[in-house]
Amino acid sequence: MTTAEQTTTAPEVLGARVRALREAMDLSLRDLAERCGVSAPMLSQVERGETSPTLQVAARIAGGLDLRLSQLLRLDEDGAVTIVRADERRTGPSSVTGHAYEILSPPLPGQRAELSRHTLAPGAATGGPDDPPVHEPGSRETALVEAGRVALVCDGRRFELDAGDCVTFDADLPHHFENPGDRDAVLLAVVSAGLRRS
Amino acid sequence: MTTAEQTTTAPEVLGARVRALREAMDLSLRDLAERCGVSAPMLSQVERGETSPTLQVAARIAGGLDLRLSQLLRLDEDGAVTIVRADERRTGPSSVTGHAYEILSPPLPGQRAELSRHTLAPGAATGGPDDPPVHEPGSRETALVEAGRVALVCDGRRFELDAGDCVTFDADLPHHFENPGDRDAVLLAVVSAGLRRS
DNA sequence: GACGTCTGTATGCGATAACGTACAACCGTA
DNA sequence: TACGGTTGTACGTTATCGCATACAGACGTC
Repeated sequence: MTTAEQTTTAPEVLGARVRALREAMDLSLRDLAERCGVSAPMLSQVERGETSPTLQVAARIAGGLDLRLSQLLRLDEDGAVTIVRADERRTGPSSVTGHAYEILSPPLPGQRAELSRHTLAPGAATGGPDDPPVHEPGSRETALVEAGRVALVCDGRRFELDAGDCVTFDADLPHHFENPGDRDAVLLAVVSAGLRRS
Repeated sequence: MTTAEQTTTAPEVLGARVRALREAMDLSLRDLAERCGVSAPMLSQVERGETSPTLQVAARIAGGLDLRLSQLLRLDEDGAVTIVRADERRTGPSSVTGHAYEILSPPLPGQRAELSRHTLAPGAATGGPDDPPVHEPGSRETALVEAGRVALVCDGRRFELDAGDCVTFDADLPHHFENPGDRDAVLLAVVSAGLRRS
């Protein structure tokens, strides 16, 4: 009831982040104001944490920085995510389902990037019982199609990928890969966990 | 440059998402108001898209739904998935030195893992002017030898790697790769950023 | 030194976000 | 038909967001 002290986004941190990004792009307040349609004084106040912008203007500010608002916010939410890797991914094939994979990176605790190679038979898909379709909050996945064709289904949307294509997505959304082709597909996946607090 | 077409975040969609999440958790407006510290009428207005909440209250609403604000917003953004096609890669042309590489992952700030493929001619080494031998503090690097033989020199120590070997090390130590063999070596590298400090 | 131009910030006012209260509609019970 | 108990929403007030304008300081030019 006491409004669980929800580790909410610290809005005052966002200001520093905006300022850093703006200066990294070598933009003045007025330049950014021009780009995003928010007045320069408003930007100044936001950057100094003197006001909490509405989602509207926050989204416009993010847009002026060539970012999605969620991407902008995530930059400062990283530290709050803790890693719990109780059941680490097993190695070895699950040939019954047509999906085999091997974990390439060392199974060290605290590892931030896990590298694995998956082989999908025609018509097969990832996401078996041992391969959960959702990873821990804050994690990202980068996948490179090494051979064949692959379809990524992420949060209900479908993306077709050819050999050589690389895709990055939020791994804490429900997702899986399918092989719509008629030959084996090989997929290299990097799952980067949410950063833990130092 | 591929990446997303920058559509402005539609804040009015967020309301429907909030309502759906709230109802999925079987919470009334007052229940959620209690959880997140936002008044029920305010929640109603947000859900109906009649107002654009400030980041403060938006973050509190997300918290009441057991989400981070970036996660809540991401549900209605297309930015969750970014594809780099095979012909859209950023390449690092250092063919003169016998070291060529291409960055496979999208060039998004806030990206935690950067995936790159390096090709080393016999006798060549990484560490050119565009490829600094030291990454930011706290970063880790995972490298997979795809073809040929490679030697990793990290902090003065030397490690021999054959095709198929995978190594993980602290990328904030001075390091580079060499190709001691007589044929091209191919190296897949994942640099995972360290905790950011601003 | 005076000038034009750039930087970021303080000021005043209109618009609106956010609150507390009060209301209408729906449901199970008596 | 009443009656508490819900539900979500309309009202009126206060706090504040967000704008246009105006300002102080830094830099380079004449």
